[in-house]
Amino acid sequence: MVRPDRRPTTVADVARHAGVSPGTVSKALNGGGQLKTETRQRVIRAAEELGFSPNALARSLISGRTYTVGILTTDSIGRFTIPLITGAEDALGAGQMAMFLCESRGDAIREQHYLRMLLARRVDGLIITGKSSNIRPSLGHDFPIPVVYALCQSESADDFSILHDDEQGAEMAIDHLLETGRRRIAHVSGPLSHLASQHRARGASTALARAHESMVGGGTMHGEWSEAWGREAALRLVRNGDPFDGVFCASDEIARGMTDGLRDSGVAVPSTVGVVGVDNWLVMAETSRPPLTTIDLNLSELGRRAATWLLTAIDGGELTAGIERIPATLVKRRSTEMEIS
Amino acid sequence: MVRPDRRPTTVADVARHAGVSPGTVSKALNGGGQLKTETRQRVIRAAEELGFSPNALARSLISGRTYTVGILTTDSIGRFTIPLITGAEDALGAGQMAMFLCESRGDAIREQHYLRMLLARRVDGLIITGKSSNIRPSLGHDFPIPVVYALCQSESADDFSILHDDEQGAEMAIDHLLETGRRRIAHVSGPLSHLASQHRARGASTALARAHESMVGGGTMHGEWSEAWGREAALRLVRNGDPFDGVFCASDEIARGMTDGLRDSGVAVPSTVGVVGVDNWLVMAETSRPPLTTIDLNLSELGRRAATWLLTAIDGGELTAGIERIPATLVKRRSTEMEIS
DNA sequence: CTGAAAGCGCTAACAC
DNA sequence: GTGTTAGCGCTTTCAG
Repeated sequence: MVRPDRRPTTVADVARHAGVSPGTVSKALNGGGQLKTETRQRVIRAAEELGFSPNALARSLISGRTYTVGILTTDSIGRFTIPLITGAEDALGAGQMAMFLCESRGDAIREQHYLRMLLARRVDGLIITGKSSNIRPSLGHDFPIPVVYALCQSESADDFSILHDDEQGAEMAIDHLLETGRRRIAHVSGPLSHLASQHRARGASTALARAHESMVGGGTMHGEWSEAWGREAALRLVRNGDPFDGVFCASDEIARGMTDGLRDSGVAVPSTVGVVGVDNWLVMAETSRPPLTTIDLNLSELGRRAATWLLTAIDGGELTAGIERIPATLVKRRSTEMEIS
Repeated sequence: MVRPDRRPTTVADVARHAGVSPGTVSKALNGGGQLKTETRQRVIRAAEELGFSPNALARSLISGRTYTVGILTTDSIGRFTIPLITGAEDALGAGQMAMFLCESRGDAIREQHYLRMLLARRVDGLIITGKSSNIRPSLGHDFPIPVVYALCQSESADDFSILHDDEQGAEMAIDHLLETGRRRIAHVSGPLSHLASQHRARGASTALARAHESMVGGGTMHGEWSEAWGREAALRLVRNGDPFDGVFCASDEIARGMTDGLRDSGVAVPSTVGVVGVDNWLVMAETSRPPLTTIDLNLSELGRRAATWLLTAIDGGELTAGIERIPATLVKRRSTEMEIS
């Protein structure tokens, strides 16, 4: 692939080709100033003929704005960050903004490196994202550009974090199980150390208490975020002998394991036991037998909102310090369907 | 969050603070020119004290290089694009390059929009990626910057495409089944219309022919890339009555469905039938019962190579037109384990 | 060894 | 209406 390095056309080239001055080209192409329509047209045509594409760097140097934001992911890009990024891109693309993607993979050195790089490139703002399992250190209140923490909360209450709503989602899950007639409900979750587990357990308890019920087994069953744990939990519940007719699993993986485990033990879902998951992760939720009713954390909406807030901050708006939570929604599938009586 | 918009420090600020001229600052900080060590130190200290971060835009305007590449995904960011992006970032990060991420989502208009934007921002090069199921249109031989097509092949033989190796991977899968003593092997795949299906079928046939065997069922069984199809295929194979002892599934989803389906029919995996998948998608492969032996397409290596090639091209190297294929590797797990005889 | 000046590509203020 | 000029922040000659 031979590439003769003809450098890109500049305003000067266009000016010459149209027989005007560079200043006029700028005005014509940006709709500024008072130009004869004929001139404007001529310049525009010249620009098209030469395939002119204005150098964004030069523009930014003047305007002080790059129309670019950085997205820095604390850990790797994964199942949770993707919808977030996609949602953010949605909102940013509408504002003609570009997106630098940086993956620090949990490495503080790399994170510092990326932050320096992004600042050197004069991004207009920053979205920090990553694992939601823990609170992350703040970049500091005096960081030179607006920062939105999305999905992973900043330790500083002065920052603006935008998060999913585990607690409300969990309440929703339990309420749905109750509405479909279940009374004896268990909660199978991930590691106790994860914030998400704690919040989901709290939400579940709240909703159960409101209905004057308590958790089967006396409390949340903690384990891994895995199908294997879901299967094991199913076994334990069955073996334990305590009657139960509903299980709220804190992830779709656990829920899928749960339905498999229950089926293996001869327990019918949804007729005998209703199962709800979390994530609305399609490969799990739709493929599970039966397909899973699940809590969708609306992460792409979260990304969209994060970007939208960042844009307002960039435009001089103020970010109210604290936490905004995006409500979760319930997606109904077969695993909680009520019997047709 | 109040943000007094003090503009970033410039070389002029540093110069003043160090009592030298801007030119000297530049030399001191970039190791250029002949400077008294004392002066250099003084400038460096001044820069640190002021938290100076050189404006990359201004630099790029001069050098004509932005140390930035664009990654344009044809469809959405998904399971396949992530390792690719991560791999590319690996290679790019080492070269201090940043990455614009653009998701055109199969929309030609959006793609054009992004291309214009990336060119306006003067990226040094471009990686085009997306669904591997089809060949995509070329950006043209006269595109102003180097382009590498990764994962999705360009229709033009003049372009440089870097792809995974479906055919070699499939051969590897069949060879492994043969090595573990299977002779009557079936191949269950995705839609016939997908390039990947075609290539995998071809590789499977080649390897079988080499061993003087032919496919059980007389040919590839085409369906969806889904667990449901894997289960159904299992049923069909069992019902059909033709004896078989190995199944090469063209994806881990299909393979997982297959193991579930076989188990449901009372067929033991791996003792009676060996199963191989493709993708090494951990949530499928490791969670399957038994865990799946699978073909890893090494997509992060693909991303790394794509970026590496792009970097050489940016540095003036030539990209040999055509296709480079990254070899697949076999990951052994329980689903093909040989009996301990 | 260091400073002054020009210029990267563009826009905005001010002339004409 | 349009041209000229200065300057965004930096590097790079070229003087001194």
